[in-house]
Amino acid sequence: MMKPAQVVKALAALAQPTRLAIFRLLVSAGPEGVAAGAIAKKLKVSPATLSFHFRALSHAGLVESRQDGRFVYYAANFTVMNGMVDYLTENCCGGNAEMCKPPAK
Amino acid sequence: MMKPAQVVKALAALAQPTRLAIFRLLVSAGPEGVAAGAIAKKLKVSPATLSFHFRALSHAGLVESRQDGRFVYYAANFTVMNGMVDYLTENCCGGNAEMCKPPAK
DNA sequence: AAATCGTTTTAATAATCGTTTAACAATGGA
DNA sequence: TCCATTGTTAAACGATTATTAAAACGATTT
Repeated sequence: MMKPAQVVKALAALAQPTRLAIFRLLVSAGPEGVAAGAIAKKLKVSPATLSFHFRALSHAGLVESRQDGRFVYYAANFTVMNGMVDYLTENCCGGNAEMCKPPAK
Repeated sequence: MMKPAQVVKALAALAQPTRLAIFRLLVSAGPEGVAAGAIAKKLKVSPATLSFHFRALSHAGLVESRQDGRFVYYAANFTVMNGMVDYLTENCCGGNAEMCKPPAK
């Protein structure tokens, strides 16, 4: 279970258009991650700005990086992402989650 | 589907300890909602401060209120909550969500 | 009318946040 | 070794923003 402060940090990190876009990109990319340059290109963000935002996301525990040759791959931390979501929806409707979840698709 | 700006707004609203606590309380309470006073008491927040935070949450679409006599009941907006979560996890791992979701409990 | 419940407005305080430019570091290939 | 590539770091600039409390107000119930 995540601590409140950690969740607040993660939420704050995501409450910014560029960082939210970065994170979504990483979420859809999966555990393999994406090279920083590819993200910069796709989102049209300067490398410096991107680094700045990566730092914020890393600090919040939402992403992890790994160096591979000249490239730095960033990947979403799914454990933290799920932890955050769980924290928000914990004990939803007093346990009767059916009430608040949309009908299973 | 929610718009990015709306999601950013919701995330920002939740990125504050008191508001996060309020929202969790409402989520666990379900659609019936909780009276403002009861929340103030439980979270030990002054009425004025609570109103301030409610306003932020309302503005972000995360909560709704209804007046019942002297009481104002606040309830979480589950549609927006789920929309936000879906936005974050959309196309998770390129569609193979098994990779990033914890084993079903 | 009095008591209760909550909102709004105002004011004071404190804290950043995001971007760009330029310099720097590390890697890998010619 | 030298150079191109890939990112990070640091500094500086500009623009706001968030949080809380106090006081006055509105509305409702008894």
